[in-house]
Amino acid sequence: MNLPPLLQSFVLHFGEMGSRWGINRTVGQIYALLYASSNPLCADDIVEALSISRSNVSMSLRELQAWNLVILKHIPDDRRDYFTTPDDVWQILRTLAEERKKREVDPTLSVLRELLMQTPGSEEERHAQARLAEMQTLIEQLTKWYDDVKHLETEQLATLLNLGAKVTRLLDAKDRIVSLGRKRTEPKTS
Amino acid sequence: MNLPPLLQSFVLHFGEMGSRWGINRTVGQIYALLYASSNPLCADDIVEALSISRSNVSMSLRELQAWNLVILKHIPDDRRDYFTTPDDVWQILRTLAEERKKREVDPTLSVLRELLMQTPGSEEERHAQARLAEMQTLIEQLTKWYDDVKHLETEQLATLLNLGAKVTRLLDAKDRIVSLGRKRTEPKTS
DNA sequence: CATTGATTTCAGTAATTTCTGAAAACAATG
DNA sequence: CATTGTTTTCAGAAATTACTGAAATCAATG
Repeated sequence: MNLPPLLQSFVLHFGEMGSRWGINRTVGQIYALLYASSNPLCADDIVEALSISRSNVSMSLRELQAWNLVILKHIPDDRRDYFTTPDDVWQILRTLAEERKKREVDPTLSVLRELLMQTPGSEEERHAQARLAEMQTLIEQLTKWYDDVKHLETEQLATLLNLGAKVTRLLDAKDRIVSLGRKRTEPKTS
Repeated sequence: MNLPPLLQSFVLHFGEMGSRWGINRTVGQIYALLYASSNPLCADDIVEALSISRSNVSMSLRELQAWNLVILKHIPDDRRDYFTTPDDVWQILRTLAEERKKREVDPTLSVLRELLMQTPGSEEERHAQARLAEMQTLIEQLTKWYDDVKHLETEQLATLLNLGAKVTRLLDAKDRIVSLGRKRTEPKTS
């Protein structure tokens, strides 16, 4: 591997992190390299930069394409494929979220739905179903939120983030006012 | 493996999913089993239920404990350790988020910070740093939001989720009103 | 349609991760 | 402090995953 030290550290870190993220080392390294490079790279550039086999690069690029994480570019009078990542980090985040949901959440949700259709054959199964139902409800709430939020423009998304928990403080205030209004007729509930 | 069919399907699914989630099959299966069982299980119960070696169970339980995903219980007049998962799925979600952040985000953030302290030695490095800075900014925004939101009570969290993108629609309305107020003096910007 | 340059596939190998059984460590009890 | 029941450790075996090099495929060009 023959890269400027800073880039090398970054690439190596992404490689190590790869396993924790469910992608393999090479895929992580290639992604990091493409992300931080100022211009698109072709497969041979990557072979050289990371000292790995041509076929490994081919496989890993295919994997990255399956994740929609790289963009294919062409350079005039050059038949080779060149690759980059999107410029906009927010767009990258969106893609990542979408793909992880597809791979890591959706299959579970569909298994849960299927298992909850079945008629429990014992007390043990009845309890298990109740637990699965709790899990299903949670996941559905989360994905509903996600579906709602994913269409937002970057700027709005940033606003939402900055707002954070403040939103609920606002709602709390509203609730207090409402319950204050009720107090006259309905005394303390709990 | 000798479990009621429903439970078995669930356990097997979590096992398969495990690899995508960066945990291994056995750990996933044990977690699923504990999650869906109506009472705490001891190591030998798990050995029997999943037909795996005692030592594998020991290692995997240790892993789950490191993730704070299981609760240790004791049963009167029984020296063995029994395990369950927390009842509250929201609490489980919180733990999961916290642990994943610790393992998957924080290390990257600290590498980014370190690399951004360095003085770039070339144009290539300068560009790389600019990219890393973009990534850092994004991650910091996300973790800031997370730190803000993680303290919320379950009910408030649910409210926040249900609100979803509506929050920004509210803010948009406000913006429109504000810009309407400005229109008289400042004509179209773009 | 042969040539050249590029990419992909795939069988075999290497590396890594997971799992096991045997032994060690631990802890409660008489 | 020996006994019994329990958990942990760890070296090696098994399984899985990643990587390579050689051959096959593909696609543009004269």
